[in-house]
Amino acid sequence: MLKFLVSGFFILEETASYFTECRNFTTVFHLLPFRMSLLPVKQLLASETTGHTITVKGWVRTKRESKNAIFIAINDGSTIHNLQAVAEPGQFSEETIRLVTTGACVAITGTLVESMGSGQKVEVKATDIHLYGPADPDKFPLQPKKHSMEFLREIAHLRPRTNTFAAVLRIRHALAFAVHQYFNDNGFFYLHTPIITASDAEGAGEMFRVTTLDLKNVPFRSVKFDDIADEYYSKLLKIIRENDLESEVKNLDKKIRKIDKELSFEKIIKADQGMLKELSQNSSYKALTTDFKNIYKKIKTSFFAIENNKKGHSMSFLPSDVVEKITFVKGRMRAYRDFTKAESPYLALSFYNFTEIIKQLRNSSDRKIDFSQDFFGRETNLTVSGQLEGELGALALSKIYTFGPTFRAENSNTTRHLAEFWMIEPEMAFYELEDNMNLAEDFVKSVIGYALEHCADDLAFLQNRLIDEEKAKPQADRSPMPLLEKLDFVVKNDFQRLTYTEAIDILLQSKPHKEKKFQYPVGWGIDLQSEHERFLVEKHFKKPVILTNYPREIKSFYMKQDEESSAAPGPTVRAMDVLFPGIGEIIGGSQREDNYEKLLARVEEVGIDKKTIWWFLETRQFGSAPHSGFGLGFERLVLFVTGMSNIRDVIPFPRTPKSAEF
RNA sequence: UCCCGAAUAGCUCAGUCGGUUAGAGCAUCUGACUGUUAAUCAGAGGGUCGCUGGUUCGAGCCCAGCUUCGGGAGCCA
Repeated sequence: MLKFLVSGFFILEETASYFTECRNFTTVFHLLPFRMSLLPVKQLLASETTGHTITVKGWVRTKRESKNAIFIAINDGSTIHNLQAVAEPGQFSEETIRLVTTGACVAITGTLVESMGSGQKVEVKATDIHLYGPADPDKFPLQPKKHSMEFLREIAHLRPRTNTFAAVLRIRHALAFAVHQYFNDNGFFYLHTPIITASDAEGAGEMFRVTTLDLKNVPFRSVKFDDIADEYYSKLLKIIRENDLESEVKNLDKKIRKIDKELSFEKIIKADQGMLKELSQNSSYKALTTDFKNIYKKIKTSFFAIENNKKGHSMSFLPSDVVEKITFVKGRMRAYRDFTKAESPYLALSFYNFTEIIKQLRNSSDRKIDFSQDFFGRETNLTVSGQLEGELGALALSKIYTFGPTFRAENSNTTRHLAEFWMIEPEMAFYELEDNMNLAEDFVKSVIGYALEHCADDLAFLQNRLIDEEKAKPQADRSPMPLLEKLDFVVKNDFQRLTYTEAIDILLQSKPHKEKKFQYPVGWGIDLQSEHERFLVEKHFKKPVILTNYPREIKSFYMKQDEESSAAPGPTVRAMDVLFPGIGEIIGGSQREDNYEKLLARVEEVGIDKKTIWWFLETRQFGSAPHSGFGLGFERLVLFVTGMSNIRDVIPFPRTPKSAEF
């Protein structure tokens, strides 16, 4: 480790001897390859010799004045501990001492001496105080006391100066470093996948649009009406067919054509209120309207029937092409209604004269933005995942990982979600699901172990903070283990591995299920709700759990399809989710589908336009290989290691809906 | 986005049944004391009770809407 760090540097003679002197320090980040007289607090506190002159620079945490001495606690963020500077009353001007207040930035020069008081080994006997920047005590919001996390979030520009946040940020750094070290040591290459991407094929979530178009003057594309009409019309026809409404619609169509001869479409569209009234009294139109309403109702009912049948609150269990159709038609219905301000008879016409409707909509709500004039000449977004590109890397370099920012424009308001977060995504050729699990487990244990080894002081501080905080809570809500013990437990014990099917069996036989304590139903084919995951992890196994082989229908298109077997009641894929106590899903991954035909079939099944991911599909046509990978939410890892309870407090400047102040 | 809850001094929070001048601890300032550890003790200053409207003789308290925040759910990492 030491060797590794230093090997890349040219070491001067004096630095080298200095290096030897500092060998016994627990971390080496303060060892600089150049001469620097300024030493960080961390290093000063660890000094084994005293009596020499030093300068300490940092921010004042507290100042305590007494008759014979003035004590100034200084922190520079290099460690959780403060260095105490001591001055004699009268030694410095009253003005200087007055301005040394909590939050002020100072440079204090003096002799490093053994402390006369208890509580610290060494302290600085000040001979000079230089004030870099005062902090008006009437206005400086941080006080030497506990602040609520909510308050500190409002002053995110100052909160790194608190013990808690500085500790979290140092641990965050250590974990980030450990991530790179782990992969580097294990032969992985760090691949930079794009942050701006045109691909939304994965459908991982809502995306942030990237554009240089002038929002006040967005260019619109001259629409090829026939193309769009054909597209919409064919989709609509599909729905009608699938719901056995063909004959009824044909009938309606005939009627509309007949009436259309009497009244032109243009006339209807341009109709004013009086005209509308007249029309609605027209007997043929009344009949038409009734017919239309019936069909409309049937279509609507069949959509809602499908929707209401679902067990969760999303349509995710449905094949995505069906979801798309439902959304599409519902959207159309709404648009026409808004457009015409009435459900009939214009709505009826929408079934018949689709092209005309499109024409009208072009000038209202349905214009297409001309992205060919945008910076990249196409629609682009911020990445929601580097996985697809990561696979391309793995199918050349064998083992790669990405570690970078990821963006989701989801309206998520929870303690586990951010709009901007950092994700680690390794991708390995020739790894099957089992290897993938082994890597995930070893990786997580390794980086947690690194933090335990290198952040002992910070972790101990956070542990005490947690214990303090939990004193106010009832016994049942307290953590079963202190922080350090919990981390140690995770590092030393195997994760529990089981299949989705086995998990469902356990849940079906569980006490809460039998006593109907679960809010959501349990059953094969239904996605697990967080209450179910929490039961498995926190109550049943009491350790991290890896769930595998989920039903195909609730997972992504790119996952490797399992051979049919009697082990599960339906088709499954080689997915794996790692669940952690307190934070839920920390890792989601899978073996990837490497069979071209199977992947293509799945792409078409879920309704992805294969033209948009032709490059992804080609990797399965040329030298396809079994491969696997996973995604790990870095902030969730930091959350777990620090024991913090809100993800907004483990990233310096959190990005969440309605919040991007700093 | 949905459900629940909250908003009172710089910070954390009390505020009874709707009733006279809205309180405490910490922080700040002043003084005392002290090799102090988030020091201690005494005193002082500090308030548009989130915003808008309503009910009432009278609203911090009741009602409606809005805003922001917190917890839970969904989406996921």
